[in-house]
Amino acid sequence: MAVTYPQLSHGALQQILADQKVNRPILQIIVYKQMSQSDQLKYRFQMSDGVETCSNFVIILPELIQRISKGEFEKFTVVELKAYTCTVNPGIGREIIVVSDMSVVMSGAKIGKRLDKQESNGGFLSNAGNTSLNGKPRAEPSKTASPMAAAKSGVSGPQSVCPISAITPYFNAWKIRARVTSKANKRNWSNARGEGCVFSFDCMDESTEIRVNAFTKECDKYYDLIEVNKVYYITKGTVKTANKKFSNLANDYEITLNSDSVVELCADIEVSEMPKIRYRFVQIKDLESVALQSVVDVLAVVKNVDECMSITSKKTQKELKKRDIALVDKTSYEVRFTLWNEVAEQFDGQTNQIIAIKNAVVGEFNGRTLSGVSSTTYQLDPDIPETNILKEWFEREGQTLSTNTLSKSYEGVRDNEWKFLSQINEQTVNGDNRSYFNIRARVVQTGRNPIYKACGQNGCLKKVTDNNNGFYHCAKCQTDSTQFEPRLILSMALSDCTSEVWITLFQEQAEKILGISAKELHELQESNPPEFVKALTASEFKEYSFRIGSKVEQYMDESRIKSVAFNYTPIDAIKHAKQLIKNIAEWTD
DNA sequence: CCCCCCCC
Repeated sequence: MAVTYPQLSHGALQQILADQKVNRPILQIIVYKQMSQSDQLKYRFQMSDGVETCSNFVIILPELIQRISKGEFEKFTVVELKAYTCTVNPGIGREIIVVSDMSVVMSGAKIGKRLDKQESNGGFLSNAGNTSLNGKPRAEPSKTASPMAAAKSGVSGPQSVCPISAITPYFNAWKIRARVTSKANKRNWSNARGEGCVFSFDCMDESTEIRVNAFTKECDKYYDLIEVNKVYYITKGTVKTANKKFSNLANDYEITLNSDSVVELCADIEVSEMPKIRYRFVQIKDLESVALQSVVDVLAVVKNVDECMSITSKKTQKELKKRDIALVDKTSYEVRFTLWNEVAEQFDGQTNQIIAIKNAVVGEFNGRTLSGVSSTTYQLDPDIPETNILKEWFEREGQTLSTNTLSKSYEGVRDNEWKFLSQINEQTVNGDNRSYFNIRARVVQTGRNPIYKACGQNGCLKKVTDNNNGFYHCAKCQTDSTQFEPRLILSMALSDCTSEVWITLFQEQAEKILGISAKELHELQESNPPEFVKALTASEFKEYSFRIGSKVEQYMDESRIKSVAFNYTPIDAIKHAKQLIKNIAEWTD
């Protein structure tokens, strides 16, 4: 039986070399070879469009190089060029075509020969998308001129725009047009070499992505100009080998801006025309085996979103905000992802949403954890095919599967452990240690005097004493003021089928469970005592799930839990029941 | 030329 050969895009090479963009041309690989004059691995390909050949196709992208070494693009393979850029390399004075994405239409082994004009024009109907009705190649010059053509016509300056993937330390005359995908905060540094400030940003175009660093002078010059999502032309800079320890970008190089650099906002292109963020996902299960402090991308279901909490850094005594998020993916492995400060406060993801995280750092604390850093970005329900696949998996089976968590909390207690109240009473109380677990219980009693008067100055919040002369004294600030801030320390007795435990809720949690602000509650106490009692007891005899992350203390022969975060979200009833059954099994063993 | 990224 005769083989029906794929149809090549006749004439495409001529158009490409004339700077006319051809959409996804179909070409045949005639021969390729490794180029070894630099320390960067490159391949040069000779391609045919059935009419003529061109030997100036260059492959630099590591992903494609890996596929070459796997034998995907052997001699005579017909490929579709999905992304490429034609640029003039001043070094060799002729056009080179940098290929950043291509896929196989038919393998070289199956074709086994160079296709001539007739053979490659035979109405290859099984690939209808590439065949127009009159049998001519679908590929045609696109309506938008290429960046290069635009450059030549003076729209974006005198110099050609080249793909980021063409940037190497051996090619100085580059000009790129890239969209900024993340921007790190400005930071000061000082060491033996001197001192200064630095910031960096990550950007990308159709070909790949790259990190750009700006030190001291350039830091001050460009810090305000650079904004996430905007598109910039960048010309000149020092190209250095990227330290993979600090980024997960698909580039072996990074740019350091210098005094010759020119960075200009590109106003003549819609951001929507620029490529979206590309991820290189690692499965959660595999985080166990990646090096600590490495930078990874993860796609996962948001399984739980903790409250944003305030903590004090022991090192710097600085107050930090953090928020933990539990992530699970198709491996049924779970990992904790910690966001910091503004990002923690602003996180608005919901349980069961899909999250794509780029550039998270792998840490270790009783297992593996993920942490956000300044170049970390995330997208909720990202517009990529994997989102739906993961969502369907989670809805079909993922949500009912028990997970293996990589992030055990303190004392080796699983973050997602559920406890009966009697187990809390049995728990050994040990110093400063915090415990992490979940309980489900009914509020059976509310402490009747939850409001205290706090010093409202400079965020002090210490309890003030009433001088009984219209002034309140703060021992810490050494001041007397007519003003105070009402705040809450709310005690509640919780009950489940095994025991009863007292819990203390501070300000935010107390406001949340009562559904009223401390200030409003105080006003009610002053103006309408019956309504005050009603508001105070609003949560009595209702059932809640509490996520405990606190000390458990002994108090008058009872256990008392202090400072908890708690969930309003319905708990996972199946998981809860399973855990309780497990607990019972352990007891009866 | 930075490379810290925090807490239990």
